[in-house]
Amino acid sequence: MIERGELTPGSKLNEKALCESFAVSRTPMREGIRALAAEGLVVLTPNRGASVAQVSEAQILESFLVIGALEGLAGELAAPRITEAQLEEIRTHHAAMLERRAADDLDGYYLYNRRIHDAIFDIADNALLKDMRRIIFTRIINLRFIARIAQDEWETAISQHEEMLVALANRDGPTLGAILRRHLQSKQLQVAHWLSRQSETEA
Amino acid sequence: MIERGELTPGSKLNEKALCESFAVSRTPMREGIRALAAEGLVVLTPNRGASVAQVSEAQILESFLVIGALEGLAGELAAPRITEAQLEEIRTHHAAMLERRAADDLDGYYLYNRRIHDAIFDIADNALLKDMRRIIFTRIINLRFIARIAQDEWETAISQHEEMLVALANRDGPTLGAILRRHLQSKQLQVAHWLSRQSETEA
DNA sequence: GAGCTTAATTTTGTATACATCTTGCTGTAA
DNA sequence: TTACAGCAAGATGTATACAAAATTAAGCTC
Repeated sequence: MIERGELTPGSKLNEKALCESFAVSRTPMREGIRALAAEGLVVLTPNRGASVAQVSEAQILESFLVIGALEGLAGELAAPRITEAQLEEIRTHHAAMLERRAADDLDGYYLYNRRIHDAIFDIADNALLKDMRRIIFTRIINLRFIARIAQDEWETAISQHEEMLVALANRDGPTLGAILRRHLQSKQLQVAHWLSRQSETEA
Repeated sequence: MIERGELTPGSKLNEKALCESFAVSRTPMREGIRALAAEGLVVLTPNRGASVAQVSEAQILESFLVIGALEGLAGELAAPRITEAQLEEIRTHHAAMLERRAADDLDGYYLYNRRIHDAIFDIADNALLKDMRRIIFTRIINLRFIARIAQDEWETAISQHEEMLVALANRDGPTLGAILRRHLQSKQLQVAHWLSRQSETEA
């Protein structure tokens, strides 16, 4: 519900209401809420229950830096390990992504973009690394709306993806790591621009 | 209790027994256990309760890589931001660490070592980054026993720390990041050696 | 005596009841 | 009309009771 935006950031979670809508009693509901709190999706205040976590602008920008470090490591680990078949799969995703881009299909573009990055993490074969990435993505899940990026930023993203393919084909871990860190850094800048435009519009 | 080793990895958590020792009822105890599960300290099996998470050798080595990436980022962020006072504080910790080393005070050595790294994360000023590090440290907390490192490995660690001080003084983020990644990589190797020695002894 | 089946006990999962705390409303007084 | 106090309603925190699943033990058969 939080991911779908049915519960907006900052809003309080009423246990009884949630229990009714899920048809469970308060005990398992509370356990679930505590689990979400541990993941950082909701915050608990003593004697005042749970509310959906607020993600500040600063936190969003912070998370891009951390994801960048994680993606960089994933790239370093993946490059020397990738098989021809896996490389071919990523190339297929990349082609599909470009196609979706040409068709102005933003959701499709992001789907394949996501698959490429997922594949790199899978190949890196480090469960903890994947887990850390998942936790961060869960926390800033409300950020899906950041999807709207400007025209010139597309070009940057795509050219970086092509550099990634070259580094992967060369099994060049350090270079791929560096590209991914740069890739995420430029994504961070895009989001920063987007956020500042947002706050201007609001003001 | 898990951190203190009172509950060994793999052992099951008996709710009733824990409730009695903590003098609370099962409801809050279960919520607490769920919170630990979300942090990865215990694992839950449906209808079979919770047991202390087993940390495999592979997981330990994985975590060093991830911590390396995080420390590297912390260094990159901290170097351009550090003040003279903070730099002086780290130098003091470094001196104290060397002193503890000379006195063969292992616990003291690790205390100041930890403080140096903590300081870098504090200066980096990225809450998520600190949080991710904390989560990983919690998961492999049982690893404190890895403290016993060999003589020649001390020298490597200390010389790397001195390189770190130079990079910090130069406000050179990329270099500090690289040193920290290398630092954690050599720590990983140390632990890998230690673990293989352990399994030899057991066999 | 060993292995399988079944019953009993323990243990986990869920629901409900009670206690405590917060909060919002109402009434009174200035 | 506004501010404060007291009360009531609701929500959270905790304890206990009940149901379902798993483990253990006993009994039976081979």
